[in-house]
Amino acid sequence: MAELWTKDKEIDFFLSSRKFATPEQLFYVSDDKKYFAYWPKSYKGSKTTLQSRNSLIGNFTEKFSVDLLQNFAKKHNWFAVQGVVCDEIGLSKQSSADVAICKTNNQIQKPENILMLFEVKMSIVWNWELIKHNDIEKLICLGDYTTHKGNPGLLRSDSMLKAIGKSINIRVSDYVASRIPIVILGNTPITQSYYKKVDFLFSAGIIQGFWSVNANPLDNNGQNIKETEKKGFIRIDNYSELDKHLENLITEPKEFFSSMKSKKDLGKIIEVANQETEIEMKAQKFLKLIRD
DNA sequence: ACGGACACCTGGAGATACTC
DNA sequence: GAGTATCTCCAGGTGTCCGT
Repeated sequence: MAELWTKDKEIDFFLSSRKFATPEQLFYVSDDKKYFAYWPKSYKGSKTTLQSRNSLIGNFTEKFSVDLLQNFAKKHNWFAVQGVVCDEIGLSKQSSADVAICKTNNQIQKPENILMLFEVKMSIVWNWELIKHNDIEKLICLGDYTTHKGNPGLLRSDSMLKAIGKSINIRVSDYVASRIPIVILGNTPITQSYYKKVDFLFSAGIIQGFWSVNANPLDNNGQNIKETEKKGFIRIDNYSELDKHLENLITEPKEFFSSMKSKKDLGKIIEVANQETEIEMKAQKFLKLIRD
């Protein structure tokens, strides 16, 4: 059974990355030669700026997300695929989908074989110190994200904006993308200033959810948001909860639509669409007219 | 204290230039 | 021509500064 994001995953990231990366590529080195994942809030010494870890953690969290979604995919005879390219819906080689659930196990995909898209925005959440003890390296957790200077994952406004921008880019690429759900996967809560926005994005159908797969982002039972009012953001606390939300996304095919029309024009469209006999044909006609 | 804007650097991919 | 070196562009996450 795949596991959600925990401290163990972060230990796993650092220890497995140590097989090919130096401590200096993974940690900040303090004045007194300690190795930190982030600068502790209390640290007053001179600081360096680490860049070499960025793409490593990006790749690790995307792989983690593939593993997390693979059970669900397999259950339906689908595949969780990393780095999916589909030019028709704005997923170029340069800006591929972090993870997608597809009918085939290929990175190059046709729109009709893509069932869901996931944008992964995850960070190292806790602070860690690397300690060498008799040639064995150990990681000591120094505290949660309130104790270090970093602002991980979806707590950063620009990370939120990047995720939103990428989703809009897909929505405006082609109508064939209209039926594909888009979910942002994170491992932190979001800030209060985005509560209303994620609910609006959710209600408007642009993004089908911001999901944090970190059940306990704060130590000592620290309070953090479980979900926003309309569930645009949800914290997922165990695998079955994740599975349930994934199933909900595919129970009935849905269509994204949007427009800017006068009430007069909209009324006419509804009137014409209503002349169809079957209920789904009415919808089909409505979508066609609104997109013309 | 916080959010937004911008800077930072690295590695990979693709394009272009150079060498034989 | 093929093979290799160099350049250009981009996204990854995180640090920092400024204005409120």
